[in-house]
Amino acid sequence: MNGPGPRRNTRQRAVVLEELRGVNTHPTAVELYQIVRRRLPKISLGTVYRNLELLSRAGTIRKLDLGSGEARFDGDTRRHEHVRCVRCGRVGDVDASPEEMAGRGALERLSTQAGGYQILGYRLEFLGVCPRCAAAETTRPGCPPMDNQGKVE
Amino acid sequence: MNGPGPRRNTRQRAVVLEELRGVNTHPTAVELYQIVRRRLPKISLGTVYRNLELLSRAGTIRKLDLGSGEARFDGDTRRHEHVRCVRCGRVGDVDASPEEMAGRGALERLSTQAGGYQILGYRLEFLGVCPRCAAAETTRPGCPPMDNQGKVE
DNA sequence: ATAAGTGCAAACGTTTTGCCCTAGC
DNA sequence: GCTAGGGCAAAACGTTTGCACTTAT
Repeated sequence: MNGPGPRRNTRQRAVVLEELRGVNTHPTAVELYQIVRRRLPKISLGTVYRNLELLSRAGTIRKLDLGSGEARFDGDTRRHEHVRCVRCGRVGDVDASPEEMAGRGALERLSTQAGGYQILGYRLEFLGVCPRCAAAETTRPGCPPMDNQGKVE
Repeated sequence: MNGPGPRRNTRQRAVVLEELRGVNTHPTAVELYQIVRRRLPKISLGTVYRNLELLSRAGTIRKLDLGSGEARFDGDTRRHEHVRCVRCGRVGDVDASPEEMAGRGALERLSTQAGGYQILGYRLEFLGVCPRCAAAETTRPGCPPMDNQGKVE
């Protein structure tokens, strides 16, 4: 998450961000590249990747790289969860906090607010620092701590 | 997930499964390949991939492919969650049910039982079928429903 | 005897990288 | 003018696949 961020404002980065914010489809890098190319025909895919990386490290956008091959990107950094279609890979938004999803019957309740998605299950993974890396870390301090209410990346 | 499963018993598949069950490190396909090769020097990486796919489709093992590049595999199919080290990618086990992780302070409580991992956050994604695919689905029925207590893959 | 499964290598899709050039500061 | 960032193409990465051969059934 929050890294150093870009040092110059380029047209390419501005357009990448604008277009990502302009869609609600959580596009992949390639999909966004095709959209952006309509305005900047000479932009390269590499530049799209570089800027998506830069923007998500700066916390301006969110990278959704939960399995299933390619990463998808979200211009909305407010806290919300996602549903991924197991057939086509399309990603939608869900307004469920982990608090809400606790307990039996939560999955059923969720379906009503998942934009028509039929919910089958979920994937959960915690993120942390293993003991070995933590030990190595104490040697050279100054790594950025958590600042986004429990959600990483 | 539970798919058809393999039709013949091969030495390669038996060794892949034995070795996966013999470690507690949630290896990647390549890591497991290197382990298995000690017993079957002629086995190919492709075969390891094919068998891991086959075994996880049969429900015999678990595939942990939540983002971060390569998939990792778990020979223990009992329900438990995982912690991924954000520095080195190593994966550990957590005994938390989603019920336990609900509510504030859960992350802090978790750290004590995550095998020494310092917990920073989590990643959550729901899986489902989008309206469009559901519509296409009604045409040709017979897709396997959920059967593993809310967890998919 | 049949065909599921193997070994090998080539191909795949996504992402990263090196290089030289462009343009923001 | 300095150098972060872009364009392009090549490489890297994890994974899948085509094909001829092997082997469990």
